[in-house]
Amino acid sequence: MARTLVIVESPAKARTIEKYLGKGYSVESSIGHIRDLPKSASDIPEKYKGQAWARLGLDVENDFQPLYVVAPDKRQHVAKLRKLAAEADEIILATDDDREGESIAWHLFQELKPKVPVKRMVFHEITKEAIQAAIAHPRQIDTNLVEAQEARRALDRLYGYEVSPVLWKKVAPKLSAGRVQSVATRMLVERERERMRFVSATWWDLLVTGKTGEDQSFPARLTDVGGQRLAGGKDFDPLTGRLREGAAVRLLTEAEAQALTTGLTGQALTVTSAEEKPFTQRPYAPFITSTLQQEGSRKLGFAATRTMRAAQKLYEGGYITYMRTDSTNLSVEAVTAARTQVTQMYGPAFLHPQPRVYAKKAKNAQEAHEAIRPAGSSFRTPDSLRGELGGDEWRLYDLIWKRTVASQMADARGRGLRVRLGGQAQGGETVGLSASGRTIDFPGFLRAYVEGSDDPNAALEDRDTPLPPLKEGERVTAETIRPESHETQPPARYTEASLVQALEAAGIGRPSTYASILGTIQDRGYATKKGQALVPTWTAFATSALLEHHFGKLVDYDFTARMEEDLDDIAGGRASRVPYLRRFYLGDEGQGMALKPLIDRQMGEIDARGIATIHVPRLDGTGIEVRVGRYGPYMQRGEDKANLPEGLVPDELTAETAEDLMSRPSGDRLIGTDEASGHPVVARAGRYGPYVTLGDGNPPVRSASLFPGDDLNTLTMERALRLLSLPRLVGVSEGEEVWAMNGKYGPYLKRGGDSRSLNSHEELFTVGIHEAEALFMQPRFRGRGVAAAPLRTFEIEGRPPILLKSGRFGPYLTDGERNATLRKGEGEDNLTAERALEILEERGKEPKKKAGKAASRKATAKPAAGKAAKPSTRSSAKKPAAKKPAVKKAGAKGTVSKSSTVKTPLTWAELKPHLGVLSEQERQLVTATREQGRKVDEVAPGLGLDVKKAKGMALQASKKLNQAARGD
DNA sequence: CAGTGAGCGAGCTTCCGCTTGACTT
Repeated sequence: MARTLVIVESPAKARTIEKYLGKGYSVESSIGHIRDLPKSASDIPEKYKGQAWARLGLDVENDFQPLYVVAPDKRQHVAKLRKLAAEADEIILATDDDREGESIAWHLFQELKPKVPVKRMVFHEITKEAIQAAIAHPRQIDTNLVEAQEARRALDRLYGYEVSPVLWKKVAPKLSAGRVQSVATRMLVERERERMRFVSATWWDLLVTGKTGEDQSFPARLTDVGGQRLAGGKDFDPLTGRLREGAAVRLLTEAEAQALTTGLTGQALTVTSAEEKPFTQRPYAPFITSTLQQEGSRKLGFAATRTMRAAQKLYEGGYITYMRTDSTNLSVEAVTAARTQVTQMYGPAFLHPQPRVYAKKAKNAQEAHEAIRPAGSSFRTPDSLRGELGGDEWRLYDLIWKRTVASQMADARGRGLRVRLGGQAQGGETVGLSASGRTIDFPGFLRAYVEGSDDPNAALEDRDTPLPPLKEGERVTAETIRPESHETQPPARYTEASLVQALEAAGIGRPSTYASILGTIQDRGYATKKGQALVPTWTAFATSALLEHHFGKLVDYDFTARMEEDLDDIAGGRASRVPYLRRFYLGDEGQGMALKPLIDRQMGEIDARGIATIHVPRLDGTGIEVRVGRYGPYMQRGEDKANLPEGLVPDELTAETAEDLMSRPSGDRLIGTDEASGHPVVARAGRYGPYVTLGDGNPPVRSASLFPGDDLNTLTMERALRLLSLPRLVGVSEGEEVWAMNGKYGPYLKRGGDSRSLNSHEELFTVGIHEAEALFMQPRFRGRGVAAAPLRTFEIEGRPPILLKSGRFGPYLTDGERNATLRKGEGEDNLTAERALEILEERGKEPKKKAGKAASRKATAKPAAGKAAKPSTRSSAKKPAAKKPAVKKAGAKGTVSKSSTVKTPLTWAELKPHLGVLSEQERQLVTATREQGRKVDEVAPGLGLDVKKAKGMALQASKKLNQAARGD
């Protein structure tokens, strides 16, 4: 019997379709994309590793040829598909009918290399009829559509992997930029900027309770005084808090409001007009991914991921249709099912006369699926599933069911009543009031579904605000009056739901990515959640500013929209991928984005310090600047600095809070006053961790790091003074003083130029001179606490043992010859000797000992740029004594040469007088880095130097300078 | 943003879209 292999994207879909197809067909899934550009170095095949473009996964010099790899976690599955393909007589690629789906089909074809006929089929709803119709009308893979997808993929890779490194250099490491996330971040930042500029205003009005002759009460609001309209919220300029220019309105003060309250109470009012207007309201379209997330958030309080997790479960269980869609379309069977259910549950009066069609396309919609609705040709009611579904899932199903059913229900009908009243206060001032009401005569679809509310019936009552049947000319009494003050509100922050809505409206992002976009911008530290609101961080401000100023086109709100137009041209065969990418990446005679040349240019031009400085309008005139530093955001005014506390959101930073923070910098905690010296003792969080100081000047009289286990917030005075008593003179040995000190690398003893580590911090206080002498008798680096002690040792016959050590960059393996850093997941605990050997063989590298290269790397990797010259001089000075790793066999410990004649690095003050030995360029480089604390990368272009060359020069220069200063 | 010793391995970070499990909290 002939065997046909059908491949769809999702396993749940495969199960359903298999049922419809019957014998002769087996249905499998690709589980999404099966191949992609390599994500990082570990995914790049060995043979391409040396290529300059391998990092991008696109050969940018050769028509942007993509390098596709099957991700490690997909290999097994692809192998399985390959095997099934080999056994089949025919293959049908039935992935989604959109750009990505077409691409998946093409990748399957490429990767499975089938030797049997291959067809492509598409369908938009999973019903027996639709599937059978689709299978009867197969087509071929649309290579233009595949090209469009490849162009999209390449553009996103180039944008992300070329622009992110600019941020690493200019803002902070590990940040990211991308077509979607950068615009999303910018939206948050721009909204927050509006809030930061916002000036609030106050206005008053009166809430009047009117009473008719029949003793019916109703609320009315004061709208006019003396023939002039009262000012309301929209009459104020959000930038100044003042009334908009030319607004012919009356601003009521509190005193006036009080006076009117007294003057109006008990007065008679006349109805001057009463207008009744009928209205109708249509139901909302069935759910698509974005609206489901919005309503999940508004009605159920679910974050986007929670909604999607529940939806996924419902889909897998066969309760709903596919949950990642941008189409509001319902299949015929769905419309029929919904209409049947409306009649059954609400009666025929509630059914819309004709089936409703929701055809309005979202921007850039691909419409490969149906709307999200209950599955099947007759919907199961929420009540019938109560015992079957878990909490989140049931509530979401209920929502989906209501929305779907409501979409086929009748319009809601009602009347709106608007009444105007006039009168006179006792003081003689004429006043105008207005009252409005709303009566729902026929709820229609509102019976099932009210947007934003969890309970349609309760919400219906809320919406019904009837007024007594007031007639023109009727007299009523102003029974009670309450003056009310109002404040204008800044524009609200985005929530997850409203950001998704905004992105979707701009055509940015896809149903499958909305939830993850929110995750990305939070993971990268661009936004935090405060309740429901998404608040951009200071880093987001710096990043957005950089992108806006230097890569403006990339963060245009319609960048994606334009891209989509271009991709449509490619998909339609009117344009091609290669020229498109060339214009974007390389530029074409001044045409196009020309990203690469732009980055090369901007790298030299972007002023990292300027970008890190964030304009806060409310601090204008205070002289205080906000800046994002390597260690978080801080404020600066001249020499004074203060950290910005973590919870402080940007729009809450007023001049007042800023001054307050500046007056007690860095969240310092005053512990008390040292009676002996009279100086204050302050606990601080510093660049190198928590510490205490004696005196609050700069520099303080003395300072000391806290020990591990000490807590900044609970440190007592007694403990602080004890810490500050360090360093401690232990005694005298061999004619030299022995000091117990707490250093960068932990506690140690110092005797002249010699030192030994101590095992614990507390020993700093307890170690005696005899113990100290014993320690100095021993060679260095003995005993525990020494970095060189391996965490584990793997003995393997016939070769040197492999050691697992803990290094600055995490755990790594070494056998003395080669080293290999462990990756995430290669746990230290479950590592076997065999696996250790494998890793070492696979990626072990001989440690680089070529001084020049190693030194220059080190120099640039140092966080403090101003000190960049120090390590380089150190390592070059050490060069003669450098040990060849091969000599250092395991077990040969303790033979460390004592001739390590490392000189203490000279200070800048000591070096400065010798600047004369340098050339002009060298001098400029060295002063810029050491005196102004700038980075070589920044300075180089200004001096007309290539960055690499400048780094080399800086090294040589500081070497020369040290030599000169030491007089050798 | 403080300040002290010498000594241990380089390598990676990052995009958007398509899809589930396999993990842990």
